[in-house]
Amino acid sequence: MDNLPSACPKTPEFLYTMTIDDLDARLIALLHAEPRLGVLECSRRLGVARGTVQARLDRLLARGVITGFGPDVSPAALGYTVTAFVTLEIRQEAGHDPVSHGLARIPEVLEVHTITGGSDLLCRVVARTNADLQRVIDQIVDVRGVRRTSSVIALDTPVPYRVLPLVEDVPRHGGQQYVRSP
Amino acid sequence: MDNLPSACPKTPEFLYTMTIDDLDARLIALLHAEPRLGVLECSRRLGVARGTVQARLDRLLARGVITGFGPDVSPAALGYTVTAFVTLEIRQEAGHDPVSHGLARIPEVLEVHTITGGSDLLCRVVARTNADLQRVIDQIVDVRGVRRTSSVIALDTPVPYRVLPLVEDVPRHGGQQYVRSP
DNA sequence: TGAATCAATGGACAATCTGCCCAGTGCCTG
DNA sequence: CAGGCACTGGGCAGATTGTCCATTGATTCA
Repeated sequence: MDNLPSACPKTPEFLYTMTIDDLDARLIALLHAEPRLGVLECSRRLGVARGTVQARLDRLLARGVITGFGPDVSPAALGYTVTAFVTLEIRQEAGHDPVSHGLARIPEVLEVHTITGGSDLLCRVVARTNADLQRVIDQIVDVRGVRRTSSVIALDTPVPYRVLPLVEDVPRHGGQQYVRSP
Repeated sequence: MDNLPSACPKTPEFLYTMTIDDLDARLIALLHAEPRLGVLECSRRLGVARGTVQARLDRLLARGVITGFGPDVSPAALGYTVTAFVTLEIRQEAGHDPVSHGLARIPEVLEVHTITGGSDLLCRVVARTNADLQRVIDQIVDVRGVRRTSSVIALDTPVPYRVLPLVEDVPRHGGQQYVRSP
């Protein structure tokens, strides 16, 4: 538990809440690899009882560790092959909210964060081509409260979004090893 | 199909490849809302035959529009409540590859892009606290080939990652309306 | 025009899985 | 030492899956 914040209580209750088990991690990894697997098949692969898998899944869902089960859609497969990160400067008087709300109305805006540093908002957008990106950026600039934007285009994505390494890392640091009952 | 690149053939074959149908979109939206739904239940909700749903799903998977079915894990629920975007400047001599490879070995690095503009790489990282973020950034700096980094912290995420609006937008622009056979 | 192709329907089948129940067992805690 | 908890292993009815089939429109093409 070397990377747990020092403020953390480190009681069993806390570990229960904030970390996952070796078995949890293996379950997530398994579902990640073969997502349409049923509970029964999972239990076979993991070598535990079906009820255990069911309970673990329920708990992971209840705790919000697993928030859902896709489907994961690839914008690129829909023709949106250009990804860009656009940072926005906004007129602070109005506040972030109306701006985010306006951005949310643009389908090509996939994600919006408020950020520290020189700019106010960072968003991830996709477009069909570079020319199409211009159209999207124009829409962003048109959002009321946006003062100026600055974009960088993602040329390549050597590491696509992933959580698995994190998941597999947690049990080693904060969690317990799962030991099968006799 | 107003936002299709002008270079696109716009033949039926092209539309088949690069766009989706109204029914496809509704299917994705439905699965998105209730991911553990079975094929049969989907067919009931959408008012089509089971085989149709099955075929559509197979096709969406084969075409890569749907790349998988989660599980979606929330780093925050695992205690990784801090998200940051780190831009890297690298020593160009070595190239991007060794650096991305090194970054990929850090579990807290969730995503890496090569980008245009003043920097070379943009990555999304998570950490347990701001202090823990320092630890992660230190690991990043230690990657061979990294010259310097610059980070912004995501304070809030008014629009979390989403694809649904895009999916629902495609049929209106590039696709056909699905018309149920008698 | 006629043949071929393709997507969708609606129905059927056995095999499987799900949700739910139960009793028993080991472990930890108060 | 009792109680709570997680896990096991089993059993049950009902639903779902994967996989067939023949049929019907719509579209393509020679």
